Amino acid sequence: MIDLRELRDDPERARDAQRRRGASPELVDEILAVDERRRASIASFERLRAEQKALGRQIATADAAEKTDLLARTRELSASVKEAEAAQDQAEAAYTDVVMQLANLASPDAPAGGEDDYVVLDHIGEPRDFAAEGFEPLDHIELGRRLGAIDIERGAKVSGARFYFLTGIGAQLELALVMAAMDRAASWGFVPMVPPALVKPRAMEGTGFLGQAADDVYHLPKDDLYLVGTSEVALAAFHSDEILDGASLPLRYAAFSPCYRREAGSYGKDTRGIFRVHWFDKVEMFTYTSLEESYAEHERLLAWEKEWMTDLGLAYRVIDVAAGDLGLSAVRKYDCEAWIPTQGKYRELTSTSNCTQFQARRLDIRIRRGGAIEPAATLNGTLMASARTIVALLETHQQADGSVRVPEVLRPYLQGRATLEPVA
RNA sequence: GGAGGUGUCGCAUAGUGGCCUAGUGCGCCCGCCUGCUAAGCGGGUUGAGGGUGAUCCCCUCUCGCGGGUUCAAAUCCCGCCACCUCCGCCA
Repeated sequence: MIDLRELRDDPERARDAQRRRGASPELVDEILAVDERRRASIASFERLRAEQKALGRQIATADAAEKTDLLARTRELSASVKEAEAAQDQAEAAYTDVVMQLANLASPDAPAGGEDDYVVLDHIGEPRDFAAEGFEPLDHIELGRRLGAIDIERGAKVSGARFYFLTGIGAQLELALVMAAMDRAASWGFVPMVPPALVKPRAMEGTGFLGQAADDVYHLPKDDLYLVGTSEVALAAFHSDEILDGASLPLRYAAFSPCYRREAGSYGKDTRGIFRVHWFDKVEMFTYTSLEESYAEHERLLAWEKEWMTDLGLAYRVIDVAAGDLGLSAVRKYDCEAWIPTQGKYRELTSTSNCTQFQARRLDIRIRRGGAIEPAATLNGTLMASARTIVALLETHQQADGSVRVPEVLRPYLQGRATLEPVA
């Protein structure tokens, strides 16, 4: 949800943001019209209600003769109050319906256009030149098999396509990654969290995942619960309906949780291996702060992601995601894309979004600073998405003999191991 | 899954249809008194939203949440939620 007052003051800005996303600018005018009706109906209901209350007070203390008269008047009034209330409810519902469709206003700095219109901001590290080293790199599927780390066939047998087992050293590698990432985040001041992976509709709706993205979400109809695609959902809803003390900001949380994605509409893509899966585990960073601070915080989240990727020894680039590819909540999004040797491409490993006050308005999360109360700003950023990180690590650090070198930062979490060795 | 109970201002409690615009105590804030502290005395104290209003005022909402009955609901009725106790199941 965006700021209505701003929308009224400067509708052209919102229309422009819609255009940059390739979305409909007319939605803005529709919202303004519906809001006008909503405000009028609220005003008329409140006026009638005040009148009714005043009459009620008179009746309480009136003597019998006056009472009959007053009762007759208030009976009529009561009917109008009911009518006005119904009208108000309807106007509110119509307003909510239309305003929830509007995406957050894309930043003017975000590139206009769709998925392919990103701008590359940075390259860090050089993709390894396997030809120069004199061997052909294996893909993560083959490496995972040789190391006894990933079992895709049995994943499919047990759970279907896009599922996998991490086995042996693969399971240990994931746990090492999780622990290393959580420790790292804690050292930056994030509060470690293990949140629920099933959430109520409100949390899903509030974070903007029930819009166009709804097809990608698992729903349990019997309980009306959703499986989260990211712990961002639970972390954002954590402080829903709360007013946060401005002095406590920023509040930073780092959560470890499983993530579930239906991957509807991506049937042809990445069908091999564990790059695109229905379930993976993730360490996610999440910040509550003020709107003004959010822009600097976004850069900090990106810097932390880069530090982590660099320490894993990955070659990667940073892209500024185009407006049309931002999702409903974000005004700006940076992705870190790691070089995947056997794909010969940079692929998304982490993503950080500034959602400004969009999610906070929907979830009613406010901050109190001095006397003033205003919506909080929320931001999220991936620190470590397990399946993809494992893909990038195995492929990047493989050696000619089929072993895989372990980055220094992970060794303390893997009993000091410097390499992962093929099993028999 | 079954049975029962509880939910009122920061905390504790009163309140069984209108004088509830929610009382009282504790706590907290301000002031008086005061070597200091405590006590005592006086005053204040739910929160939120809105207003072509700006430090003052007005309106609405707020007794777990949502409906209903009624001219009128903290109070009566229905549904839901959370918590507690017990039974069943269970890592």
